[in-house]
Amino acid sequence: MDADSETETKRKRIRNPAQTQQRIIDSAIDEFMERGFDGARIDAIAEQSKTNKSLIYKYFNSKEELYIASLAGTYAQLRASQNQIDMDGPDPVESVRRLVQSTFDTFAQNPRIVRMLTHENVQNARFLKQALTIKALYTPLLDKLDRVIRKGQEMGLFRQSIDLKHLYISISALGYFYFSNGYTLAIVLDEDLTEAAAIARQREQAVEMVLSYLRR
Amino acid sequence: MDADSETETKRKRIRNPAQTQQRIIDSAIDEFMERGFDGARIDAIAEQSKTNKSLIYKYFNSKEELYIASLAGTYAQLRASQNQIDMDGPDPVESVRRLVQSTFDTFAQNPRIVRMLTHENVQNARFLKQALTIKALYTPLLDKLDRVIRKGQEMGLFRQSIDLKHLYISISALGYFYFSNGYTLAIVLDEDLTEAAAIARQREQAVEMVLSYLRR
Amino acid sequence: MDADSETETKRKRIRNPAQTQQRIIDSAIDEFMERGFDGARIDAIAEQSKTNKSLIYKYFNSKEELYIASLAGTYAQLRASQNQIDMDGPDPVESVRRLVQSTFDTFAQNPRIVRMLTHENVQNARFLKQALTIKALYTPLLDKLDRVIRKGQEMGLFRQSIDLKHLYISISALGYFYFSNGYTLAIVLDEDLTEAAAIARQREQAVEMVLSYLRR
Amino acid sequence: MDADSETETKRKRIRNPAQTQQRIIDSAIDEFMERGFDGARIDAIAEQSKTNKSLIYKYFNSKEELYIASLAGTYAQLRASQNQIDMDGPDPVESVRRLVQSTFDTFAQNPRIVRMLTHENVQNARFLKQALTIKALYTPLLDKLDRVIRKGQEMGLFRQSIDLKHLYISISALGYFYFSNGYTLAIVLDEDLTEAAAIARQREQAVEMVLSYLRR
DNA sequence: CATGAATGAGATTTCATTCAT
DNA sequence: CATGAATGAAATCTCATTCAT
Repeated sequence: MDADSETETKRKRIRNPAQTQQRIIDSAIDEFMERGFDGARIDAIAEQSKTNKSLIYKYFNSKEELYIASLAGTYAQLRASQNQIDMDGPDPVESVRRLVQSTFDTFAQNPRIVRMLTHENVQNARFLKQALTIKALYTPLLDKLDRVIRKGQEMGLFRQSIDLKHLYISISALGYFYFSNGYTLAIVLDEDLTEAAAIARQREQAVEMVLSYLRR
Repeated sequence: MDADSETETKRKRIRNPAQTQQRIIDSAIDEFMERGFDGARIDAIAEQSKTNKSLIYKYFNSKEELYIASLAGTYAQLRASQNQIDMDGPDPVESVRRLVQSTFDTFAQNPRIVRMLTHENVQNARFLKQALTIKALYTPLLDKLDRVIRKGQEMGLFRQSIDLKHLYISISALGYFYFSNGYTLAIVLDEDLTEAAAIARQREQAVEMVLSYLRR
Repeated sequence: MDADSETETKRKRIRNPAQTQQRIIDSAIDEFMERGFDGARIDAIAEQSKTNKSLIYKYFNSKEELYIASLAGTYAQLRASQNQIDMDGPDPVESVRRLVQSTFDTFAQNPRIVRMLTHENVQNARFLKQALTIKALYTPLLDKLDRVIRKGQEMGLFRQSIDLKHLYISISALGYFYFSNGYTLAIVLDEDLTEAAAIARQREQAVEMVLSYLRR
Repeated sequence: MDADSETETKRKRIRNPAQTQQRIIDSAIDEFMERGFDGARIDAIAEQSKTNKSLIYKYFNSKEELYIASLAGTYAQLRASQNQIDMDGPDPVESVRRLVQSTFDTFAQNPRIVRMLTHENVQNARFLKQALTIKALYTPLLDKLDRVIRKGQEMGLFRQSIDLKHLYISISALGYFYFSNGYTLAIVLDEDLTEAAAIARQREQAVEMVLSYLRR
């Protein structure tokens, strides 16, 4: 890279508030995800985002608000990921398979989401409580699940008396836990769980578990 | 009050190092569980344990060592809980049912364990790595699981090709996640997940899911 | 809205440096009066004056210079107020009465002056020292006082051996203190000192006190 | 001073919480008096009191509470000073003379009091409002004044219709203002007001002014 | 054994001031 | 002429850790 283009790069990065704010948010998500609210350092966020503490405070007022903004950003990613799941095919079994796989993949591919949610839960949703507008997030998935289960039941493929919410929880659990607790699991099981093959195995098992449970 | 009786009053409350240390550990677990390593305050632990900071440092040298001791304490509880699981009955199906229920109950009844493990994982097992002696903990359960699955397979009750470690993960997931992520789940699902009935539903679903997966 | 009309809208509000500077000074006096030099915020002045910090710095260079300009503005108001006092009537008693009343009224009607002077004094005239040109301000009043006292003495109405400067101080004190220390006085005396009647009483007492002192 | 006594001095200063707190308060009064709440620096207080910031916060929680404690300390000095005034002699004129002198002397000898009160007033009693228990302070003086004026009136020495509270204000004004506004007065009058002779002149004038006002 | 006092390093937050357009 | 973005120095406040008794 020559001097000119470097200068230009800098010029582009500078004096663009929207972009600057985004850079801050991105760095903040990284830092909060990695260390949690208490462990995160504003200094580190300033440095990583190539800004400075004052600017962060100008835009976000406090560490807490910055955290909440980061959380919201994380949820936006989650929602985007879930909205892509297509379950309107003719075969309910196939649709559920896809749903379980997609849910699993979401957690597999977005460690930020897993970690931020974990931090939030382990702190008793200290901040989520304040930002309840985020609430409507998961539900699209729940609705999709509702439709496909009903369809499967009508077609005589799935068992009756399925508790939708608990099913939703279990589907999430089978993916989320694998990634959220990977460290202790790896130690206890003495196995590298980050290998593609291991991940694929867990994914397939989750699918089969859910489907064999549903099938009548 | 004269000097003597004052001394005696004091003597009653103190001068029992083992007990004092236990009080410190207990308070520390509470504090670390609630706020994580970074959020925990030595001051709070000193106050809750009715001791003082200097004493804590005398016994545990640093916040880090105190945390590790707390973690070990937590694991001791987990191990005790898991050792109670009796799976040596004649019926593999019944045994697996018990195993899943017991695992679930362990998490249901020991929020400290769930939270400490969560903290540890979300911090990349920062401290567990240092205390690898804790490692052997989970395995008894894994061995038990191994035996019962083999038996079920020999009896033609369970499917072939079961990945034991992943099965173990899934069984844990179905219980752990329900409690570790209760806060966000409750918000997203708009449902009180702490009610006994809801807990029982999740427990039963977990059992059925595992069993229907295993059955050939 | 097209580009032209937007430009015009803007043009209406801005592009008048003198007026803009005055707006800044006015806001600055308000802010400094209310919070003192250290407590005042450039941000607040920018906002209240509907300008921005850069502009303030362009016109005034530093917080300090802006403060000094504000102080000068305040003194201008004080001088204007004192210049109106007419004491050239034939009756010295009546003239003194007027002088005391006018001095009192100046403080009553210009809380900004009282507060700015107070701030300045409580800071050891930190800024006034740098702006000594303001010095000549008070003296007209002192000269007026000199003339009328002399006249009263010549007419045998006033006592001999009057220290002019101390008389001036006392006349000022009887008015100034009432307003400068109104808050603690109100608390200590448990009385609302801002009522018109209370102010009138203090004013009359001041007049009588000075006159009875002067009378031989 | 030899090495030994120095060591001893240090030892005395250390590990004595009450004394340490007093040292902090003393330094705080100095700093707040000199620079006001906003201008004062905790660092400076820590340094002057030979302690450190953490300790200050341990004892006083916040800059604000430290300020309030300092204010209370100042008022304690004021009260002590006023309580010494003896006005129960037989001659009301002499008693009033003493009262005016004592009031004047209090301000002359306690610049801390004058400055702290001034700071407080110029900030709209921002902190005094929170610490209203300090209220009862001035009143002893007011009661004393009440008694002696009544006596003078009964003896036919003083005029009727005296507003006690306003008289109290004026007496205070004649002393307080001289010291609170010394800086600007000195500049305007071009006179050194800190000389003993000047102070004495102002004091005598105050006495005479009050007495000539009171005399019928 | 036990305790309260003291400390220094570092965290969050604020604010006057400058830069770029 | 006017503006919003950006910055660095310094302020308040916190907290793990050590000292003295």
